[in-house]
Amino acid sequence: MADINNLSSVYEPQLVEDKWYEFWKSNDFFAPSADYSKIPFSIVMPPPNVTGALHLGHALDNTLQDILARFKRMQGYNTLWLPGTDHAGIATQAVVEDALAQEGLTRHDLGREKFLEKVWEWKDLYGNRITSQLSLLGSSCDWTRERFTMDEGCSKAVREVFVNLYEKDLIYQGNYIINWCPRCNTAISDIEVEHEDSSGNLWHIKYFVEDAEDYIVVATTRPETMLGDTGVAVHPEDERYKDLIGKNVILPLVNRVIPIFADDYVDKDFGTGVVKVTPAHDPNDFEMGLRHNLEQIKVIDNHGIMHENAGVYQGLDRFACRKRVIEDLTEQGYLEKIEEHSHAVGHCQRCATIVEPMISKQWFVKMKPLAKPAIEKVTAGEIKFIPARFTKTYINWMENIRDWCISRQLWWGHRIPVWYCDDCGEVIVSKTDPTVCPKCNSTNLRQDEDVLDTWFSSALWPFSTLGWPEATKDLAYFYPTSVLVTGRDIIFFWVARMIFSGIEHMGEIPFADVNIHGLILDGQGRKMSKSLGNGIDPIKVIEKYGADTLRFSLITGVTPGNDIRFHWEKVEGIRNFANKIWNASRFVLMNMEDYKTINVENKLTLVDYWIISRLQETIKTVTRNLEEYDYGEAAKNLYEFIWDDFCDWYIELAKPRLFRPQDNMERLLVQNVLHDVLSDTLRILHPFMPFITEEIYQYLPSHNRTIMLDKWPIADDEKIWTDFVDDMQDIMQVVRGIRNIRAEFNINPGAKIEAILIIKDAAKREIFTQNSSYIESLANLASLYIEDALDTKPKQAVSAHTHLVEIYIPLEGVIDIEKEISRLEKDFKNAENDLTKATNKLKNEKFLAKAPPEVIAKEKGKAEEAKLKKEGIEKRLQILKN
RNA sequence: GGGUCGUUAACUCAGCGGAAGAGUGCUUCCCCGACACGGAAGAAGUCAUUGGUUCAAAUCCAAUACGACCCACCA
Repeated sequence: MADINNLSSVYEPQLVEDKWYEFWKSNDFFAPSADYSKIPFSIVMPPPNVTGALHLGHALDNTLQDILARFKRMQGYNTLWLPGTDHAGIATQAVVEDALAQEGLTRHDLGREKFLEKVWEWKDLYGNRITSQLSLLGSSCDWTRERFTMDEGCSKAVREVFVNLYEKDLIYQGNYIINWCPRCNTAISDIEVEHEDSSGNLWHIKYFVEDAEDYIVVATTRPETMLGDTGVAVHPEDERYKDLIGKNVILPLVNRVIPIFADDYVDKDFGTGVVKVTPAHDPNDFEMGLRHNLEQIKVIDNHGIMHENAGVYQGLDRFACRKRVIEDLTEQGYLEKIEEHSHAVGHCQRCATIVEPMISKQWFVKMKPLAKPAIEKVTAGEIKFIPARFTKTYINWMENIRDWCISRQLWWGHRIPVWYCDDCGEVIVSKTDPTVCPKCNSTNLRQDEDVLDTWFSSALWPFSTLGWPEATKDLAYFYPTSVLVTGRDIIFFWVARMIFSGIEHMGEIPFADVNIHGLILDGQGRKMSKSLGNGIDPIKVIEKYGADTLRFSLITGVTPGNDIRFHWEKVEGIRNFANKIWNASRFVLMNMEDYKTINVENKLTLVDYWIISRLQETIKTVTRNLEEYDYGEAAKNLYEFIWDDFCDWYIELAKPRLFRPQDNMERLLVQNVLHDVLSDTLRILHPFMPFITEEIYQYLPSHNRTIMLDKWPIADDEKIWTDFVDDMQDIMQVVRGIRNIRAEFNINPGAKIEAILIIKDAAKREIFTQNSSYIESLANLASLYIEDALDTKPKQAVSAHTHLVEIYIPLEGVIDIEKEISRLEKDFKNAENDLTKATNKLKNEKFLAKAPPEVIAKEKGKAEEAKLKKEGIEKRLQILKN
């Protein structure tokens, strides 16, 4: 360690952060010890995308987890924070495909096996970037237990779960309507579709009734799907169309004869009240089709191109086809009118391509039976969402859940563990790869081509990472995990699925608390996105300002669950705070050369009692806030205690006592208080700012191996001396009063002046007398006189008044009496206002009857204080006016 | 259509039943033996609107307005 006196007066995080991370990691401080007699505390990290880069969302998410992990570790819990990464099926495959496209290749040119080799190469190359970035943040996760959703253990867990669910009839395969992304070329689940309102048209098309002159008009937003219409629906009670039910219409352009039928689904008041029904390309039409036995005609293929069933339109892109269909309808006189209409259009979450609903053979998880216990555990309070309002979000979604489409037509992911026998058609679902058909002994087996939704494996994360399906020690000890920390954007994708998976496969909830945080937005409140180019790279922030500053900036002044706007100004403010901590610590350490530990009891003075009390209160609040996951409030309390109380008041008061002590004991005493307060402060600050606190900690005369394994301070109520705190506040008020006069009368800050305090209350006068040296130094006084009364009150003086004290500053030369009078009159008015407010309350009988006694007592105190202050000013005004 | 969040000083946000707060910015003064990434003092707010509950409302309730987000199968 460098000599404390040579340290820079500006804190330079770049010089210390890497050093300490390496120190912690190489000493295995992050890895929980084998001491299983201790109480466990465990968190699994939401696994970031393996090929991704750290963004501010990750920075926030992991800062919160690290705060909890470090806090609990210091409290003595056997703490495991388990890190890992996600294979992120579509996202990763897309990145590698993009890279291939640079060489003019597609994945099909390489073939499945070669392509997967490429993805693994990619993973090995870039897979560590995110984890090394997490290290830069200071994340105290146990890298020795790091996992990956496609590692051997997790893959085993996936198969186990798939087979279990299949055997319980909770996984099935079938032809249903699903969301299809024509660009990604795969099915996606309902929640991977993002609906966005877009202005479109509602086209009104005439469908002529068979064998009649009559026609009915259907309204549609997607005219190209009419090519697949196999019916027309009206509401059963719609008088307009009642007579037509059971008749047929002739589908324009196609000339197919299709039935008119009645269905409750139809809304009489929307459009024309007539719905064209395309069972193969619309989820509602699909349902109606089933109810009325309609034919399903697929007219759009997997690439979004019109299918051969589309007749002359075959080969056209679906949107080009829309144009052509409109043109043809217009030409042939079928188009009645075009209305403007805004409606929600589904886009692929990954690539923003407009999703096409279509019938497809896919694998599904039956959700209702799984959702039921998952709802119950939450409503029963076994799993708690913090903030609580997210409970509702979760329950609403779970109650309206639909089956989960889990198969994806991708190559990167967990291959579905299903084999088909080409000889007898047997379907084999197996945990291990089969070699022969159990039914016909054929070896002509073919594995299902598809992979599983990436969230299928993430859903198992809290137990697959601890060794399941093996009965490992870690699993027995750390499961259920203590808390899950994650963003509100993945409650459905991830949290909900972990909950039902944990209950179903472990028979136990995966975590007791779910701590949801908001999203990081840019300065204007917009989501950060690549297309807007408004993203902030957290690594850049760390390089410039340090990880501690980034961490603290992300959490301070933030309400739980609310979104957070990122502002550089705030980062700079926190950088200044870090610098403040650095310099205050430097001050303490620079005055430690002759320090030795003494027993400070019975030697403390008012200011010592005060700062120790404030420290206890801060420890208490910060501890409670952390237990309640209120990071913002905890950070705010730390900031205020350190900057306002410790730096601005205590250190200032410590200076004369250190430099010009009455005796050697005084210096020793102050050194001890400074040391102890700093030491505790560093420890309660450590979870928030791990690096700077470790750096300073190591300079403390008394320190252990590392701050991160030192003890979390426990607040001592007996060290909260409220009387001393009150007295100190009285003194601070007087100091502020004198300073205010100095500033208002432009007294040179360097000039030492004289002040007179009139204090009637004998006990208070005694306290002020005992502590007069503090007032002298803080207000920079040459002399201070404390009296019970003043016989001849000087006219050539300015005054200020608190409820206890009249302050007089005699001024040489002439003071502007008029100005002084108006200054005092303003104060007088304020005191009078306070007094009337309080007395009015006290005159109110209902208030006296119903308000709690302590509130009434407080109000009486306020009235008394205001009265004394008012009287003081009044008397002074009389003198000035005569 | 349903739901959630927000509306407090010029800006960014805390506070969420008992005397309006912070940071930034602004004004004035100050390099005083930790820090000018600093210190001292100061100006600055009908706490969106309207009703209600209460002795007491920025804080609870209800409506409204304006933002933002989420869910949803009105073609």
